[in-house]
Amino acid sequence: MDKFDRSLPMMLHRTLDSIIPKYRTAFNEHGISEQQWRILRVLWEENISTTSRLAKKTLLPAPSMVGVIDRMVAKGLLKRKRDTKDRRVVYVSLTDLGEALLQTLIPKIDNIYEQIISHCDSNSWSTMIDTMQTIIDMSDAALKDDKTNKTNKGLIYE
Amino acid sequence: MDKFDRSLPMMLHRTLDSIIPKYRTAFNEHGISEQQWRILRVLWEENISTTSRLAKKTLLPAPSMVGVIDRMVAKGLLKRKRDTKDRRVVYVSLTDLGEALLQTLIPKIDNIYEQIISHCDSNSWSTMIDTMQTIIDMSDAALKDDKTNKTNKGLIYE
DNA sequence: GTATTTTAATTAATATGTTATATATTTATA
DNA sequence: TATAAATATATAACATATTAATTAAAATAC
Repeated sequence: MDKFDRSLPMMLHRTLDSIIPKYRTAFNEHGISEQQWRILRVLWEENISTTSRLAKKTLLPAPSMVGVIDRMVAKGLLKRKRDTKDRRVVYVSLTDLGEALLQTLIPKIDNIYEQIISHCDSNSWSTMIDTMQTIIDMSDAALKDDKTNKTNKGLIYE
Repeated sequence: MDKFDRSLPMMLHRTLDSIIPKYRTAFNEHGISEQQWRILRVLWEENISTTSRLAKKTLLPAPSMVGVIDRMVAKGLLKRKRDTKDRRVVYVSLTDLGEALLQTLIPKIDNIYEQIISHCDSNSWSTMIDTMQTIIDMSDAALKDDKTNKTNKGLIYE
């Protein structure tokens, strides 16, 4: 296997490609997408949320969010409600149907996850997750650095 | 951070989201997408390839491949040629322009990669990559199992 | 208090992903 | 050899991603 195949971006994509189909089977049985599941999953813990907060928690881009929520509202899984004080904000929450679907899916998703994690050494798994977190933190720091100290880039690269 | 945030799928997405923008900046400067870069990158090592082989190596879905290659051909980066013996096969290779763009991008991409890897402990990095490979291998094996032994599913789950 | 800037949600245009299907060609089988 | 099965590519319909821009409302600066 060459350098490109073992590169971090390709390994991340390949790992996702290997596990997502397991989940997708369960999602498709209930007529939802991975993106729609993420919204249900966040609303399990948030109970009620806003469009922008859902975008952050699900890692879905805000412009995609609009259509995804539209389709879930059309299917009767979600409801939207605009804030009366701050008229910019839109709240999103589960309908009874959405709640029922969520409860049906949770054990199935948990099973799939247990199946995946059971094939890995516990310490290796932790190291993998922690190393990913290190990369994320490092990127966040670099981004914040770029924003606060704009002379930085100019001084170093130009 | 809750269970969902630390789950493997979300950590994989989050890690990708944290590193892809670094690459994307370089890609955008040269008017290409991440997908288009992957094709250039594979053709660096393959020299000439086919549509289906490119789909496998780049991890891009075959139906997406058609459009991506179309646009790269339109920009003069790639050329297509149908096999004379097996008329189903279409070969794809770099034009001079594509080759030039590839050579321009390689050092930039290498720099970004070095910058990412330099912030991680070498052993942790290896463990992360190896653990991902374990997950991939496990999924591949399960998939092969499903295909060869079709009674499997029926016996266990029904 | 009015102008400016920021924020939340959305729209628009184009590219890509997902799933099913179609087309052409080749290989395998009866 | 005629038929069926498999293969490589492409098309179609819809969902989502990406980037830029828009709209409305709220917060801030002057």
